Amino acid sequence: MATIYEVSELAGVSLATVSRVINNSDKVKARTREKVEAAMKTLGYRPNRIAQSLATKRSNSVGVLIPELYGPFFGVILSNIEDELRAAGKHVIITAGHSDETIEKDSIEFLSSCNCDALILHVYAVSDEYIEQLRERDIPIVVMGRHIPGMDDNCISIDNEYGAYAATKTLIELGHRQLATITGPLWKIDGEQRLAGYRRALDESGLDFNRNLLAEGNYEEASGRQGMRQLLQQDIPFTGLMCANDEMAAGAIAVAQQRGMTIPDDLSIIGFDNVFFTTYMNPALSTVHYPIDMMGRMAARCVLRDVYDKKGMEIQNQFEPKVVLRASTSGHA
Amino acid sequence: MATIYEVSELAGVSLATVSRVINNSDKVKARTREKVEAAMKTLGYRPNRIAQSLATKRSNSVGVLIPELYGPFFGVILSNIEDELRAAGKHVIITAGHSDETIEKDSIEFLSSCNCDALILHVYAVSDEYIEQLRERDIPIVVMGRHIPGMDDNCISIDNEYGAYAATKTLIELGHRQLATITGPLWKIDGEQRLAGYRRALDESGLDFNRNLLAEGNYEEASGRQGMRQLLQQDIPFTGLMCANDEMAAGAIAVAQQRGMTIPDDLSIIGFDNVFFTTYMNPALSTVHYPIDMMGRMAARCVLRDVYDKKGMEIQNQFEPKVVLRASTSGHA
DNA sequence: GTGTAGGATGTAACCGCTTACATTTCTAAC
DNA sequence: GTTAGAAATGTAAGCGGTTACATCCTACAC
Repeated sequence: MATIYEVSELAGVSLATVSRVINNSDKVKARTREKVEAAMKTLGYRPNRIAQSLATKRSNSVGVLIPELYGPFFGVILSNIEDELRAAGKHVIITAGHSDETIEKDSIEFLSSCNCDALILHVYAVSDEYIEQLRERDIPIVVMGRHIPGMDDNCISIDNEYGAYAATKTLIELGHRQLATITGPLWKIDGEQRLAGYRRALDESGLDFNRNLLAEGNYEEASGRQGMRQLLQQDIPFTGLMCANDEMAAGAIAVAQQRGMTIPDDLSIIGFDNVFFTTYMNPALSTVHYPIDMMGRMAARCVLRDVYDKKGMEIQNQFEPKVVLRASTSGHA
Repeated sequence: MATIYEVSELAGVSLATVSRVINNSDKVKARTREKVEAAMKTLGYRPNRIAQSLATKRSNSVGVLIPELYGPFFGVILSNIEDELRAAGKHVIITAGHSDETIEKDSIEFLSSCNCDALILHVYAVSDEYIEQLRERDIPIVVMGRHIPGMDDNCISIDNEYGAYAATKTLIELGHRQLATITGPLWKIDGEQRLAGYRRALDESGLDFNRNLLAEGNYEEASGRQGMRQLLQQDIPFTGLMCANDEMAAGAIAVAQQRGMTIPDDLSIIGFDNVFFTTYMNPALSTVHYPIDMMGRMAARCVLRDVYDKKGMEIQNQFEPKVVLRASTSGHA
């Protein structure tokens, strides 16, 4: 790769001048600029971002840390963040945290050692305090999927508790009185919150919460299958099932159908997240819409606003989930 | 962030010595090393990767360019590449090419201006020649999903033609004589190849290829719906449908079911890729297994082998797709 | 005690760019 | 034709590391 030095020689100007046309900053006489541009062209010159970054302490790239790179949920976040940022000429560096404290911390260190101008974090294992410390350190942070008190403007979050509440309430309003749930991992904040919403709806309707009609899953389909088997084994009848995400709902439905149950006639099931494949299912899955695409965009806009001084962007920090009724739920006498 | 300079001062040694302990290269006396490590610790020092990269012309990160960041297919690639690379202490920089020539080229330039040690490319719009030029330039490249003559060791590809051939053949062997297809975008190499396989199977069995029983899609679910409607409109009966990917198959099934058809009794449908949600579908989708996870791993291993001198890794460049029969296909008298 | 080889450490140049400041060139008013 | 002031360009010092080479120790053989 040609360097700025070679360009300056070929064009017969100084390094500084070349740098000026690269950044089209300051004034450069039109004729000079042409000479330089010609030289850049014939040399196939491209500025070295690493060197630029070292000199400016800016990298024009933002680090994104999400739990996993695959799956219907995080891919959408990623994609929307990238879209929004690329439109502004910024780039993303992506790493996976695997919901593991060590890996999450490592990833954060990695990203910040890459001179990222900002970090967008969707983390589970790391504590609020750790994140706050990070902020004090120096580097702008946006947190997704979690609300940290005092960082209101830099959190993009959703009311998980309410979503689960609304989903459960919906089942109850459909006439279901015997409800079960397959939760997310209860050590994860959203897993816990979704369970809390479920319980609140039960309470509110004077329904008992039965610990035996709860199965803890891990958000993966297999754990939905597993959870469903466990629930069925209890021999306690239930006609409504609230799953803490759509994958687990898919797993639960598969097991139910295997055992000859008809959804929703024998059992109404509602998921959470409203990921793309819910409409491919048969019956199509009722679920709770999680506007993950918009939330990704908003995270990106936060950094655009805070770090790159873009003005006048609409930013929404708090989102409200919404029940989407499809074919996996029905009324119960 | 503390710099190497501050560490050296605190430890009372020179920059070079600190650098040596960072890279634990050369000999450093145990006592000196301890002093330096202590200093690093109290300063919370972390080497600046940008500076390292500039000095060494190595970044320990590899650039990955894929068409999209979302979806069941590319997420899996990404995830596996990252896994394999992270285990070796390397990192990935990810960008999306959106199957657009300009964006793909831009992304490549971006990645190479990031001092990436190697590039893993899953591109559609850019020509073989362009990729070859890139290689000559300097930067090691691994190409996914496409075979470029002369780059055999650096391509990870699959026999799309054969996969489609086998899928179609399967339908024929099940007794279907009237077949339709929803193809991928025919300007994309895999779209074209999958169609070719479909046609070969037809030919081989003495079946006519009817242009009216072909709908061109774009790999998205909506285009599967659209394609299905189009096929149905022709008023030409068909009992077997081969879709060039699973999303489109999902769309086709949805439309078929909407119109009161029963799958597979009225119509056998086979997809392609075997992405995760195919088993969530009802009926579960028959499809062609595309070992995308392994292919991602292999791409990563190629760079580990070529760039980071890792020895003794098993690498497979060519993959064979395999038909997976599930419930969306059945025999026909 | 001296010489010497090899190990440990230090010095300084360099990676490719930016930028504060110095210098030169141009413009225009007198 | 001067000259002040602005505009254009050049100079050189970083940014935070690495590394070739120089220097300084230390231990050991004699």
